[in-house]
Amino acid sequence: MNKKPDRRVERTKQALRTALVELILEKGYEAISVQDMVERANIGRSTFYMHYSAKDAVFLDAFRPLERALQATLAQGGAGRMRYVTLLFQHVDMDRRLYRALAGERGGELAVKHIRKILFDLVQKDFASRPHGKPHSKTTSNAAEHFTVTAIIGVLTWWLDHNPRWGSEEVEHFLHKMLAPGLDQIFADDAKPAP
Amino acid sequence: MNKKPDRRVERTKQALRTALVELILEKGYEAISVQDMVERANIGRSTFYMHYSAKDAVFLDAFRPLERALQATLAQGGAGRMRYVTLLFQHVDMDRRLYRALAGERGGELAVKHIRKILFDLVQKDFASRPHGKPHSKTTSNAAEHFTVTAIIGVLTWWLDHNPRWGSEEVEHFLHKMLAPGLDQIFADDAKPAP
DNA sequence: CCGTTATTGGACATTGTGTCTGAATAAATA
DNA sequence: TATTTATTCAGACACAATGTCCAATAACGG
Repeated sequence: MNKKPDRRVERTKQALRTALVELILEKGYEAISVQDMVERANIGRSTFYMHYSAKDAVFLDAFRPLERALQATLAQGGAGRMRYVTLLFQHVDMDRRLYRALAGERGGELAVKHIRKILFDLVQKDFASRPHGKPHSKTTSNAAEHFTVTAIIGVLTWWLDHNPRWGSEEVEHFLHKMLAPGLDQIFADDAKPAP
Repeated sequence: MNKKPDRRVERTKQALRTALVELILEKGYEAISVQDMVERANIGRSTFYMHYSAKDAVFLDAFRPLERALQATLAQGGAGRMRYVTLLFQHVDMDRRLYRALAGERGGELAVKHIRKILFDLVQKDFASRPHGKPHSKTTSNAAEHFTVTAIIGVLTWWLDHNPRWGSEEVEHFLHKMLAPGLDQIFADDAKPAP
C-alpha cells in the first residue's frame, strides 16, 4: 500500500527532528529558524523544503507518533472516572525527555494544544457519563471542563519542567484529590444555592 | 520630576497601542509585524524605533497600566482566603475588550505570563498563611500552587474568549466551589494515606 | 515668532523565506 | 555489477522584514 521510503529521506527527516528537539531544549521553539535547523542537521536548505513547508511541520512530524500512542493509550481506558489522568501521566513518563522538549515550557504551544484537545474530549465524555445528574447549566459544565483540562495540563507541564521527586502515581493521586471533591460538589448540586 | 511629554510622542505611542490591539483582535499577536503596526497606525517606520525596540515593547506599554491597576486592586485584598479571585475577575470585567485582546486566545503569552506571576505570588502567600498546618511536603504545596494558578487562569481566558452569561460573581463562586474542598483536603492531611 | 524636538521617507546592510535550477551522488532494481 | 531512478546539494533569485542612519520637514513649547 505505502511505497517503501527511501533511506535518504528517512535520514534527512530524522536528522531534522533530532536537530529540532536539540534546538528547542537549547533556545526554545519560538527562537528557532529554518536556517538553524538545516545547519544543525547538516542538510541543504533546499532539501528542507522538499519535505517540509515550515518548522511547524517538522514539529508535528516529531510529535505525531507520541500523539498516536497517547490517543491509543487513553482510548483503552474508556471514559471512566478520570482513568485518563493515570494513563496520561504513565504515558508521558515513558518519553520524558521528548515530552519535555515538545510540551514543556520551551516547546511552544503546538503540542500542548493537541494534548489539550485530546484531554478535552475525554473530560467531556467523562462528565457526560456522570451518574447523578447534570450540573445546573451548560455553562457550569463548560466551565468545569475548562477548569479540569487546564489544571491537569498545568500540573503536567510543571511536572515536566520542574522534575519533582514524584512518580506518575503520586501526581495522579494528587490530581485526583484536588479535582474529585470539587467536581462531586458541582455535579451533586441540582438546586441553585440561595444567596 | 518627569519631563513634560511632547504631544507628538503621546500621539505616536497611542496610535501604535491602538493599532496593536486592533491587529491582535484581527489576526492574533504572533502574526503581527512591526510593518503591520506602523502601517495601521500611519507612522513612519523609523519613528517606531525612536520609541520602541520591538512589538513586545508596545504590548507591555499597553499592558502596563492594567497590570499596575491589577496589582493595586489585588494588594488591597491582602492574602486572605482567595479574595484575590473575586478582585481579579471584577477588575478584568471593567476592561473586557482590552483584556480579551491582551490576555485572550489571540493575545499571545506575554500578558498571561505577567498575570500568572502576580497570581502566583498571591496564591503562595495565601497558602503560606493557612491556619491548620503545612501540606505533607514542599512538593505538594508547589503542585497545589501550580494547580490553582493554572486553573484560575484557564477559567479566566475561557471567560474572556467564550463570553458566557456569567458575571464576575458567578465565575468567582464557581471557582471557589471547585478549588476550596480540594485544597482543604490537601492542607488537612498531615499523615500520608496508607496504600 | 523662534529655537528645539519629533517625524518623515529614503538609503543601506543584514537576515530569513520560499522557489528553482542543473549537476553530483546515493539508492533501488534488474 | 550496470542501469535507472530519486534525492541531495550549492548556488541564484525575488521578496519581505529588521534595525540603523541621515537630511529635510513639520510640529511643538515657550
